[in-house]
Amino acid sequence: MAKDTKERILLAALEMFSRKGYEGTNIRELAASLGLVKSGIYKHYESKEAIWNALLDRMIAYYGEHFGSAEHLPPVPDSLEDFVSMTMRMVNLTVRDEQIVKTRKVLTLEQYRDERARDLATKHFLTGLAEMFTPVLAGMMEKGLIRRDDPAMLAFAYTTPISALIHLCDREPEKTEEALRRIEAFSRHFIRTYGM
Amino acid sequence: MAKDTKERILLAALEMFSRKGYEGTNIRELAASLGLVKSGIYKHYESKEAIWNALLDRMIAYYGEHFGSAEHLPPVPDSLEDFVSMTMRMVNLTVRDEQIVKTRKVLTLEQYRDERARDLATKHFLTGLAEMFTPVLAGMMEKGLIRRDDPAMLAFAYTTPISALIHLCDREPEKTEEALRRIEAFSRHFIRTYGM
DNA sequence: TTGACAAGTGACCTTTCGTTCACTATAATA
DNA sequence: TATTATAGTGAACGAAAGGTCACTTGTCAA
Repeated sequence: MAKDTKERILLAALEMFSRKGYEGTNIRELAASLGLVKSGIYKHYESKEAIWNALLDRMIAYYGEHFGSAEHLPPVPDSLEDFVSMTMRMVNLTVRDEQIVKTRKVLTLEQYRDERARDLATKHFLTGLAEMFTPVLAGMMEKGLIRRDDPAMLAFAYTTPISALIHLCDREPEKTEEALRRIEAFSRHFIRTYGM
Repeated sequence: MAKDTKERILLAALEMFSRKGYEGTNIRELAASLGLVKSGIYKHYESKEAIWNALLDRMIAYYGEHFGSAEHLPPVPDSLEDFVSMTMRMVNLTVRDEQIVKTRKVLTLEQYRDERARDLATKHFLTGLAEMFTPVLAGMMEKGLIRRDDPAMLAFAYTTPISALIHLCDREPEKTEEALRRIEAFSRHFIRTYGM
């Protein structure tokens, strides 16, 4: 009936994989969550692995569109206070957006099993954020907002603590508010340390 | 024959769970890796879940003995250079010790499924290292090695980037050397920033 | 020497898994 | 209207999963 069943399967797979992992997910339950019977799935994907690959394709493409491209770089803030609020806006988005949360969880669970997941995990958890902030911090040095230093090192030192607290939100969602407060406190500590 | 089979099962389970996850591990293969047939396992553990619980008990106890207790706090270093080398010793140990690597991987894979794994994961990945370094940094402030600041915040800012690179080693072991270099570079950057 | 017990085997059980297939209902197309 | 492609059903499949059990073997204490 619905033309978008193929799409809905991908959504449901993201949901289920993120909670139970690939191995822990079974097709019966996945189909049932869509009001289908399991054989119906195979009209849209030839196997469980095909669903996984399609989902990964999707996640990789999404990452490239939204985080990998130069046009999505955040602007260089005009003040240290702007820098904090820009950080908090980004963090809020990444912690509240269910799709993004589930994507991180899936990558966490499958990073040792699937090579592409492994590579994307490194981008999501380590290099991505840092590469995003490197030019921002370089720009802030230009503007005289923070002291001159290695921008890549500063971006690494800035983003990895934030990333650790984002992981905490994924793991223990009830601590989200606390984690966000800690991120803001850390961000302020950072600009106290490096700001001029 | 061997009296320590129960122990060896736990070791093999850690190995297999860390590669394939709990759901992805099957008892036949686990037994085979020990030169047993699967029914032999059930002479020592009543179920797969019992193995999991015993392993988790072990990991929790090990963590409490080696990281949780006050007596295992690292000493306050006498110089900034000592601080760097102490850090590198600890990191090297935690990255090369196969048991510890596998423990982190298991916790990564099972943190969303098992509540106790979740709690231990937060300790391993976030609070543990920071709590270990808080008194060290406080002591360094006392000694006048680094500037006075919130020691807990500094410990957080110091340990989470290191933790992120340790995760990179777990995920992509071929990048271990690079990660260790980056940890040392970060450590030196840290003491340049806060040292006096 | 014998008896008891712990350790290990191999056959078997039930359940669940991913997958296939013949079939039906529906809706668009020729 | 007749045809055809699409989406979905339900029964069935073989493989693999976790687990049980009667049985054998080896060890050691009485």
